[in-house]
Amino acid sequence: MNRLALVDCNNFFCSCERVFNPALQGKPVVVLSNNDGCIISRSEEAKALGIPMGAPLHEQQQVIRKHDVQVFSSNYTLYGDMSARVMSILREEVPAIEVYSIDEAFLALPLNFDEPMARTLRAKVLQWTGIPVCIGIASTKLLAKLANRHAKKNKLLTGGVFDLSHYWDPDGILADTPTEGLWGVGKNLALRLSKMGIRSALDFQHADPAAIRKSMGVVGERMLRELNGIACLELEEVPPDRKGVMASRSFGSPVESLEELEEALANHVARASEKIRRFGLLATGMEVFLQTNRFNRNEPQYSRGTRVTLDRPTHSTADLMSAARGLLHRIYRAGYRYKKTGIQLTDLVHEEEYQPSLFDQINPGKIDVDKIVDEINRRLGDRKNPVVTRASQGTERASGGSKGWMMKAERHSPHYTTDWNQLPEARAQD
DNA sequence: TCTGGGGTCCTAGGACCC
DNA sequence: TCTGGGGTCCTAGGACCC
Repeated sequence: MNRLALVDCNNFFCSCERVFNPALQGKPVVVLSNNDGCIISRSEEAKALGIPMGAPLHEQQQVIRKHDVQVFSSNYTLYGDMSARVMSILREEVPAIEVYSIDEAFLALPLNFDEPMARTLRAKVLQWTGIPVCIGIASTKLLAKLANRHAKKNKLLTGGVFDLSHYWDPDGILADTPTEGLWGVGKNLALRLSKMGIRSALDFQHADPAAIRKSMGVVGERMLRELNGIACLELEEVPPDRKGVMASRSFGSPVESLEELEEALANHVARASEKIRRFGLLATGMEVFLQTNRFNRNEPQYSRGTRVTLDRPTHSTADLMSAARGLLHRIYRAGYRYKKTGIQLTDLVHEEEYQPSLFDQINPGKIDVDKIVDEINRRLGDRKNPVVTRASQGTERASGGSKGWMMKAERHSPHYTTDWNQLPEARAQD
């Protein structure tokens, strides 16, 4: 039987901070998101204080002061470096590894790899890097995730290692796992499943494939098979090519003028284009978007993004900047207080694989901004009906390291619009 | 009261993940 | 007053064409 392991670092960002500051051992520690807005990593001590994943920092100030919680801004350079060290140790122990995220990896296991060997591996990672990990072993990725969850939830009992494929009562474990604890099932799908009477992983495992197919599509059917030990998700040793690169930021305080938005956007373009150059990629398309503060229900809400195809692939900051500015001008509406803006570079191609056209060979250099503006006008200016009419369902959005810590509040706002022809004044009246 | 059908492209949205 | 950023995949529906 094929066997896989999922190795997952515990409270990764907090653990990294501890490696470089041993005085933090035993103390509650949290690490913050990009703008120091939310708590995205918590040590066991911080969890025990009841600090939830993804909580806004300002909501936790009392607990933090009272219990002297150590608070850190995130340091992705440090975490990336620690991650590479952990991954290189894992890579030496098994024939194949898929680095799934900064703190997780799937391992293809040799036939003789047993639980004691997993414990040795765990100890080795801890000793060499200072990072504690949990290891789950099973026959498919989905089950390995589940085994890992069990190892982590019952750390005292399991010692952080759990082999589901050799456990005497796998059904018992599945019965104890709510559907929402499954990889790929969030709040919304869990609700849908519970309406079908499916509440545990065991229920799901025995569900009718046709019914699952109908309510969850191919994704659900794939999960069903994985739960039954039929591998549908391959180990991806080589990460697939990126589809797009995004750069976006929230403003500390809302921004109203086009000039200020332009300034922020220039920053994003610089970051995004630098990133694709580092990967040796060229962008063939781009999307610019802006949003008002989705948490503020009392103000008119406006959110719009639009996309353009460039007349030839490029990674030049200057070229991308002029196109981005064109798009921003197109979607900008005066009278709103903007909270976030960003850019996405899309349809990426490898630099060395790109064959410049004869025209480009004769006329190397800048892309034709006039042509881009033409393109924007063709897409947007001449559209007969740019008004978005489809009703939104107003569902909650699950996002972030822990499920459902952010709400898609803008959909609930009476002032929400994606219609870029409607003025805020007109909106405020209804 | 009737008022084609099928295909493609595109945008927006919805769901999930870390 | 403060409430992240970066991804993936799938699907619905309108525009447009033949």
